[in-house]
Amino acid sequence: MRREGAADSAGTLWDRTRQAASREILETALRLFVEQGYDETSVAQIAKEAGVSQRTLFRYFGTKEDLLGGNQERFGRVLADTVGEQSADVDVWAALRAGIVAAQGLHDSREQALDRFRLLRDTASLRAGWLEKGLRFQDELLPLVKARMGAAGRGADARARAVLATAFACLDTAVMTWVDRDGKGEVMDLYDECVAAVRG
Amino acid sequence: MRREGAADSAGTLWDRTRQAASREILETALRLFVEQGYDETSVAQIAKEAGVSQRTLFRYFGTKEDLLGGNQERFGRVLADTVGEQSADVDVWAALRAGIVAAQGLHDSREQALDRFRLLRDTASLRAGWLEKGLRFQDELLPLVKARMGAAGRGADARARAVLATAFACLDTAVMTWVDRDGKGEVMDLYDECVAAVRG
DNA sequence: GCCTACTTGGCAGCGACTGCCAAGTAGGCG
DNA sequence: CGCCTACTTGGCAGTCGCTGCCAAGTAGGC
Repeated sequence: MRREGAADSAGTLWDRTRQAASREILETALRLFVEQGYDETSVAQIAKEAGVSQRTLFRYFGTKEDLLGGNQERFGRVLADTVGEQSADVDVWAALRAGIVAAQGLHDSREQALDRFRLLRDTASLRAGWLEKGLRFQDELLPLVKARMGAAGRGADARARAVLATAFACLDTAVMTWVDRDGKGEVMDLYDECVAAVRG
Repeated sequence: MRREGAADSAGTLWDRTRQAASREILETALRLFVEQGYDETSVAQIAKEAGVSQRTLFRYFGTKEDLLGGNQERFGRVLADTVGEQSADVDVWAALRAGIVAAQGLHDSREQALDRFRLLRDTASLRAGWLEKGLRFQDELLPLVKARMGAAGRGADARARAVLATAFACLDTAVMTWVDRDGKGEVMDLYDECVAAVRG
């Protein structure tokens, strides 16, 4: 098996197997969720149809929610990195917008994104988890936003948090409206409209 | 037992017993949550210490989350009613603010509110549920807000939703900041500061 | 060819939650 | 007063998400 010199997919066989299994599970899960709904699909069924044991499935993805996961951590990382890279004279809102645009580019395809967000809209428990994940992103972004807002003083933290929470609220509203319109139009146009409605 | 003419507590014995049991459970739950944390407290323990069977507890409160519940439905009702009662020349933000003030008045005591919100802040799963509940309130308020914002047209829905989501985001931020400061100061002052930071 | 390290699957168990069934108790009736 | 009905309660078994543990299999480096 050589020291791995070729420009093959990835390092070891294990890695490749893992990756393949991971994709298989993810695809099976999304398909079943779309077909029968999130709550109506048990993890046992996904495991069986994906050809792995339930135990192994839970080793790959810690929770059922994660099975929907379009790599949320990458989303958070790209978002934070992009916001951080904006030059100092860009105002907070523009910086956050840039980050969202960058993160938005991570979706595999419009169709898949639509499927996922539709599920998100229609399943209360998923919606809750999604919002909670958003909170963690906000925590990561907080220092960046605070710095960019300059003004210090007693309420600086609250003000920065409020701006962040509002941006996320607008993003959520935009995405949900986009789903309501069956993916017609652009999410960022809706986002801009939402922000304008709030700050206008 | 007469036809119940006296200005006693409530109608039948059953009702009174139910109410007493309900309070007992709620108090026990809050106490245990504060003492050992939400995730570390099992429903079985609450049931045992409250002197009811687990089955009965679940008949009173459908989920473990509800055990923290400072009557969320009343919160939603008061909020919606108050917003609806505002005269037509009051703008959206002021109307929402008035609703929040009214709903805020429902807390039994500052101390209990602080306990509950502290739990909310420190427990991810609770936080998620709380946010999700907020979404349902937003759905109830949507028609009221849309009407008050006048402007019709294609994006009216999204804009109204955005305003609502922002107001809730500011409320959440204000409350969490209030908890961070151990209950010093007024939540509504923080709320105003948050809104100003966003709309300024 | 062998030893090591990693991966896998099965099993038992926990906690939240539900349906079902049997027993107890309040309430209205004669 | 006693009785019948309606509501409430508790227990039991079972589902589902999730975890720890242990035994077996397989890739990787020597």
